[in-house]
Amino acid sequence: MADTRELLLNAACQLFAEYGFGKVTTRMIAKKANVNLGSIHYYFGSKEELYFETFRTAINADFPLTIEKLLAVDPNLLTTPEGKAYAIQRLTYDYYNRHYNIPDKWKRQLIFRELFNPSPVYPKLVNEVLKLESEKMMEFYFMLVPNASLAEAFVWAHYPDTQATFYLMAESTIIEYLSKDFMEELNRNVIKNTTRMMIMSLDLPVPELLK
Amino acid sequence: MADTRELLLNAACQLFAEYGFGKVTTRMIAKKANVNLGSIHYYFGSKEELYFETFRTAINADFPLTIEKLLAVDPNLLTTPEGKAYAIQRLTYDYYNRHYNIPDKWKRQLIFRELFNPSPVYPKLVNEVLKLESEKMMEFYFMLVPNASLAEAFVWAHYPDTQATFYLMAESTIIEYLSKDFMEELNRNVIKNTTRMMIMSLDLPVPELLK
DNA sequence: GTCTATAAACCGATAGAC
DNA sequence: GTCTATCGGTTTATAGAC
Repeated sequence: MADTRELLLNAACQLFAEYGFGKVTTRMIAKKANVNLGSIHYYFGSKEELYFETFRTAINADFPLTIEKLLAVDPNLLTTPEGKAYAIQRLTYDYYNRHYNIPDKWKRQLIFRELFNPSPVYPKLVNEVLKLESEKMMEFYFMLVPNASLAEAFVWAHYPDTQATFYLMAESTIIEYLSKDFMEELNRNVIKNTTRMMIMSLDLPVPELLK
Repeated sequence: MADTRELLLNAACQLFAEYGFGKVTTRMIAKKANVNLGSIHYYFGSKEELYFETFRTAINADFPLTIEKLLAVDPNLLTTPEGKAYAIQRLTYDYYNRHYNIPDKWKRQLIFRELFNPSPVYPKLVNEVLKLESEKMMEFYFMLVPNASLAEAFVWAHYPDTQATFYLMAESTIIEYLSKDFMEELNRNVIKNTTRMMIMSLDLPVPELLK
């Protein structure tokens, strides 16, 4: 088969995202991909290099929407309370649509797993992805609240992350102990609620659709 | 030594909370406890049974403050907006003081790790701890918003968990990439911010101390 | 109860036939 | 490129001396 490499990579992405690096064995990957165990080392050299490769795939997703892009379209966006609220809504929904509620959600699961259980890929992940996203969102907060403290900006900027982490990682549990339908209802609620709280905490007007 | 068992259990609690079941070896535990490797099987039978035992320790912590206890002291607490806000503040601060910011924080780390990476102890944990805490907090929400949806109550009730999870699990990273002082400032901010958002989302008056 | 030595299982990695 | 068989290492668990 020509795409053995691809089969292995797909299997690895799913397994690493679901169980983490330590709990996944090369034999599990080979079995799920329906290819021979030796192929892992033939194509990737080692289990660790295969893990690096799954990370490259997850990381190379498009960078989230930034406030700069919104300001390029409408430079006066942040001059009114309604505009500020709208900007928060756009950025937060983009974040969730990109990472949380789509077939690509394994990418964020992989990243969160790594955040909580660092492996050798960790510094790369922090420096090339997490730091940039974090700084962008904090910059935005400082546009809205110029004389805020760093800790205040950090907490606000990571608010979508805290919610997404919890519900992404606990998803299988919630589905098992409650139901899949309830999980989907939860997802819609989380996105709306997160956005509303981020807007309310700045004393900005909450758009009708978020009430 | 008479308390070999205790030494092993303490070492295991810390290690399992920090690295998770899979990454901790019996040799690490024995070394940290300064006892012989064989003692683990002498006292606990197996690595898995020792893990179960650490969970029993973590779970048997006092149950969080409930709204019933607050109402027992002041039955009229929820009749005014200020009283409602005060109740939220008390329950949230109790949650954080109990699980997040004290020497016992390994207990919650252990529980969150299990939530994200279920092992055979999982059903016991869910049924004996998480479900009860969750239901208690949701009941409280329904007292405040009688005709709310289940998903709405769930999201609100788990709001402190989402924040605590993220910052507990990412703590070592934040300390490494930023600083320990900043982490402590973050902790104070998270508690205050969480409480304020929970109050604001119900359109209740925010106490002066939380502004 | 404590310790050493070792069994039994599993893992990642590799050699070599095809 | 694919496959089998196996190496070398680590793990949990145990047997048996003290």
